[in-house]
Amino acid sequence: MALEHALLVSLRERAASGSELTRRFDKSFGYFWSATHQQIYRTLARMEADGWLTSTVVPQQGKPDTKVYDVSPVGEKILAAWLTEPPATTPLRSDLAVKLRGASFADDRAGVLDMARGQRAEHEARAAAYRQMLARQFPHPEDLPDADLDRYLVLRAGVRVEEGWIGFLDEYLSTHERRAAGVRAKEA
Amino acid sequence: MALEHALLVSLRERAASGSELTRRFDKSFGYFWSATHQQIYRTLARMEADGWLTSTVVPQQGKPDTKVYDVSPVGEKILAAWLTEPPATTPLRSDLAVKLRGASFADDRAGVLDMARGQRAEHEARAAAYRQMLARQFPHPEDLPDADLDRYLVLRAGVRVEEGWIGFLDEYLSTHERRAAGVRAKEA
DNA sequence: AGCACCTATGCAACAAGTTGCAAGGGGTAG
DNA sequence: CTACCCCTTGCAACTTGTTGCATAGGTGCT
Repeated sequence: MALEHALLVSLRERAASGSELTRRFDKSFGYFWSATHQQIYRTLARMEADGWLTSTVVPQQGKPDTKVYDVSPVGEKILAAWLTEPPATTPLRSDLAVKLRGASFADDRAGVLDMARGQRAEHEARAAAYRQMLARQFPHPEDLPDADLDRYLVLRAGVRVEEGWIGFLDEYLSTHERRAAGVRAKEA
Repeated sequence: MALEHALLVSLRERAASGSELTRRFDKSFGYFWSATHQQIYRTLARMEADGWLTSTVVPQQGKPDTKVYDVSPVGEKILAAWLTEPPATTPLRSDLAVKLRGASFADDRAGVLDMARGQRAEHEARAAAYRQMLARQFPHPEDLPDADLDRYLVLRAGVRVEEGWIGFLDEYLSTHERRAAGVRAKEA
């Protein structure tokens, strides 16, 4: 629903080509709005047709020509208005939450716990990646210009979300591990 | 991608009609996997065609007949296997995160902060709803059967996710409010 | 010169999710 | 008896997101 606006934000930060935007959405921007190159190209075309963006073909050294997009005055207005509108409630869909809720229907509870450990490791890795980005991109966060402060704070949100998952998985795993230990003790 | 499996989990918990499943996905189950009635009906039809589910038409008092679905042995196997498979990485898409990252492009920073306060209130309300559900459905969580323990723990994940958002929004708002106060002090 | 690979862009088909609408049964009020 | 509302199910079209594939330019190697 908001890919257009995510593209507007990214392009306002810095004009870019479809290819460059695809890379951005695979990395930093992609941590809170992901999109495939095909979706990005199709949406850019529609936004240009609607007058939200302008584009310029730029020859490159040793590479094909590239199409650099920028936000038009119309697009600036549309983005400014969108930024203060309350967002629609984003429906949540989590495979992991569904799996853990249904874990008692697995053949093997241990297999589910192993899967949960693997997921915990992935969330840990993601949190570590965010922290590394924070340290690298914002070594001195006390005195940032407004736009950088926003990027900094939103990146910290990423860390919080990962920490939330890690805390949950820790609780889930330790509760089940304690249960399993209690069952084994009772069987002694 | 996993609506089929979410339906399998919900139906293994208790057989239900499409209408009843729609209500479940609007409420408790919907907190981590949401779906519209149309998607649910279409997916149920496909799952029955594929042999994952069985259904029985049940007359009702004062209401039209209803179609009660249950999981077939084939469906049970498919679910059991899915539960231990590592989930695909769920792409994240957050309107709110995009808005806050792009806040410096708004006409009015105060408008964005107001929107953020509204979002904070919504997350607070959602966390409170989860807590109330926890208190009501699991007054004594120390000695739950396995399946109920899973439902209890996953519900607590919901609380953690909301608390993560609240913590982030608190930081975002207080940081910008301090900045605004600092600017006003400097103008004095 | 030709081939393989990389880069940048984009078409087409399909899947997932949503919206709008509709059909038919049951019950109630006028 | 009729009209309206509720309930349950489901069709169709559209939007969003994904996958697979393709085109064309540029470079390097054989």
